[in-house]
Amino acid sequence: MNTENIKSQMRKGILEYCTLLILNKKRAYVSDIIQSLKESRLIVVEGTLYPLLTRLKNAGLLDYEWEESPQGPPRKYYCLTESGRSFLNDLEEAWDELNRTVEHIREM
Amino acid sequence: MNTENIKSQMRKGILEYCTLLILNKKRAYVSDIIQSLKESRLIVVEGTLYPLLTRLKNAGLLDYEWEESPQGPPRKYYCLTESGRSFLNDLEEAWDELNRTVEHIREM
DNA sequence: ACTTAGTACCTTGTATTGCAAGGTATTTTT
DNA sequence: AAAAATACCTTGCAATACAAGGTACTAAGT
Repeated sequence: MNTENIKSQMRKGILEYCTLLILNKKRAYVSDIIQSLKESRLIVVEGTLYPLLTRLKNAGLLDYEWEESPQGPPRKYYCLTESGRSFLNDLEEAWDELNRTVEHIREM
Repeated sequence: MNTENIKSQMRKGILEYCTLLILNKKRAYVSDIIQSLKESRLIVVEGTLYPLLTRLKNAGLLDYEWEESPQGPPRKYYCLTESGRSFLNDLEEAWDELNRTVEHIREM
């Protein structure tokens, strides 16, 4: 049991939240998203993100459009649906609540 | 896909952290821990906590002592080892880092 | 025309782990 | 003795991050 393992565990819970946050700012395709997460020091690989995006799409929280790339194969640009924006609000709520929980336990 | 599901996902990552935080304050047995978590609005059931404590024990982060109960069967009181305290520091670090990550993405 | 490199998409198999449900054992109360 | 209360623990399931590997399209070099 090492620290990396636990950090990974912690990341799990917020990956969907962060992905939706990014897509709420502007539409993006997988490499964009990974890049944005990386800039915030949240390291994620493709194999994680593709199934995640598919899940969110199937849940009606995301939509996508194909678009030609200046170089290479076409890209799949994802964006939030109305339902996705509403869901994101719930997640904001949940995250803040979780923060209060940790604060509370720390100060107990 | 409902909000409860996601909240549960978010909780996953911090449950070990919160458990160690509680045991860092004072030794406790399962019911104590569940009670403390509950007061901070982190709902956890026995079936989650027993395996978790066993994992942490096997990793050398926790130790326990049996103690007679004033009522009912004896209790297993857990406490942090030296290694556990050091690990908890790492987790504090990881949690704060994660918070900065979310902050960063929110403000992007 | 063919090969290579780069970019993009996606899937499969594994490991972890929270939870529902159910089981066992001890003590106290009826 | 039986029932209730309190503790402990395990089994089976579902969700999901990640490693690894696969497919397909475009552009550039030969």
